[in-house]
Amino acid sequence: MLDMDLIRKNPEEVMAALSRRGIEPPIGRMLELDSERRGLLTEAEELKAERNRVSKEIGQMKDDKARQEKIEAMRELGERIDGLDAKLRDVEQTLNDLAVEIPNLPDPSIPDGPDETANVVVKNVGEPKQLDFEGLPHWDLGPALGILDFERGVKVSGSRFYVLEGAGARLQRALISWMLDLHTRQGYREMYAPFMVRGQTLFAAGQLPKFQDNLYKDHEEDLWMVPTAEVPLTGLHMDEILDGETLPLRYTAYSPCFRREKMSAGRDVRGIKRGHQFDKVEMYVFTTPEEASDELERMLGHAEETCSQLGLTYRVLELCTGDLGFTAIKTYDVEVWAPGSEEWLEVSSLSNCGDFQARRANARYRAEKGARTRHLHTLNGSGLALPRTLIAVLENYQQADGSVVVPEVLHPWMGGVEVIRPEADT
RNA sequence: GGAGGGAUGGCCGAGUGGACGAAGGCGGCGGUCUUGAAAACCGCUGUAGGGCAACCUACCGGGGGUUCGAAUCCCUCUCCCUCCGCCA
Repeated sequence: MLDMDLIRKNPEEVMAALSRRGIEPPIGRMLELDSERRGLLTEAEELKAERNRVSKEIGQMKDDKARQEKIEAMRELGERIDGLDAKLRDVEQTLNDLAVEIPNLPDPSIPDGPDETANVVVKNVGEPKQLDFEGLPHWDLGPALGILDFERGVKVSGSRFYVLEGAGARLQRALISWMLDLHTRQGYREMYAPFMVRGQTLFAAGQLPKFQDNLYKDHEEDLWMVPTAEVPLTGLHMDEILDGETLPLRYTAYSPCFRREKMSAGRDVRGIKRGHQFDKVEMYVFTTPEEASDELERMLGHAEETCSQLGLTYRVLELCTGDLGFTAIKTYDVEVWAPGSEEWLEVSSLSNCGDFQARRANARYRAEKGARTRHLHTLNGSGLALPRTLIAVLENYQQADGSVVVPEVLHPWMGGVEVIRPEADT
């Protein structure tokens, strides 16, 4: 949610910033509504002040006749107030409906562009691996190793579902544990948060109302499956005023993620790159406006470290205005190279959301005693998405004999399995 | 799922129609006293919106209603607690 005060004071600036996203928000209409709102508010409040004043008098009046007259007058006044309040609610609702649909303002520093083709590669680490044998894509490699079963996934749950088994399931679990431990060492607090949340929490994270179509929901209760751990983590400090001393708050959490993927029907249907359910380890930070920008760079470093410790070739992209997410002011994507399917896989997306989510969450802080409250700034980043990391590990570490070597950092969780072979049934 | 009891400021807790934005206590901040600290005493100590100054308005779990006037009465929802049932 944008700051209405900012829109009021710098409408042209806001329009210009949003036009970089290729959208033309109804700022003019919002200014009208805002002005109308304030007019109604002032009027209603003046009448309420009078009613409060006279009502006090009524309570102390002895003369019954004069008293009845006042009561009658106040009854009429009350009706006028009711009318104004109703109009006010209506205007506020209309204004709010427009406001919640407007995305965050892109950071001035990020590149302009219509879509993902205009994203800028800002860093390359390592060379895309050339296998000196005929490498397999993971959708062939996994089933051949007996660790990935598409048919049974589909039988059980339908398209875009799969089953990991044996060393495959264990490898994913190893990755999760290792990542959580790594982020803990990097200064994040490990959290285990609900995988189902209320609508209010999704609103705070910027998922509702706009992205309702991508979410799974219980059919009779206000409970939704999370599309990312970012959602419950954003909700942690809803309606709180944090002490500035405690900042930054850095959290890491594992969660499954549930997405309908209606928008990408028919895309990436092969393999485990895009499913309705996938696992992810998330990093999340609540901090001050002053620190947010640096914090994004730090978080990027932490995601990069995850890739490099796994020995993966990766590159960092800075998203252009046209590819920027709804809540973000600036986003980096981290992509790893998968030599079997021969493509770059987005394993992490790291965003600075400014105060956009914090406004929706009513999450504030006070820098010091007596200071005014300010909205927190929030950042989120994957560290990393599991299926794609799994793809990269399998495809990068595959050997000519069809086996897969387990990256050394994962050994502590693999129960002695250092090479995954077709016959190895762990 | 059944029965009952609750939700008040950072915390505890009083308050059943007007004098209540809310007693009292704790905590916190400032001051007096003290070499310093403690104790004692005095004062201050919620959030938001509008004017941006005095001031006004709203908020006692959320929403709606009754009333000239609601923390207080009514309806409804949510959450918490106790007992019973069921259950990984």
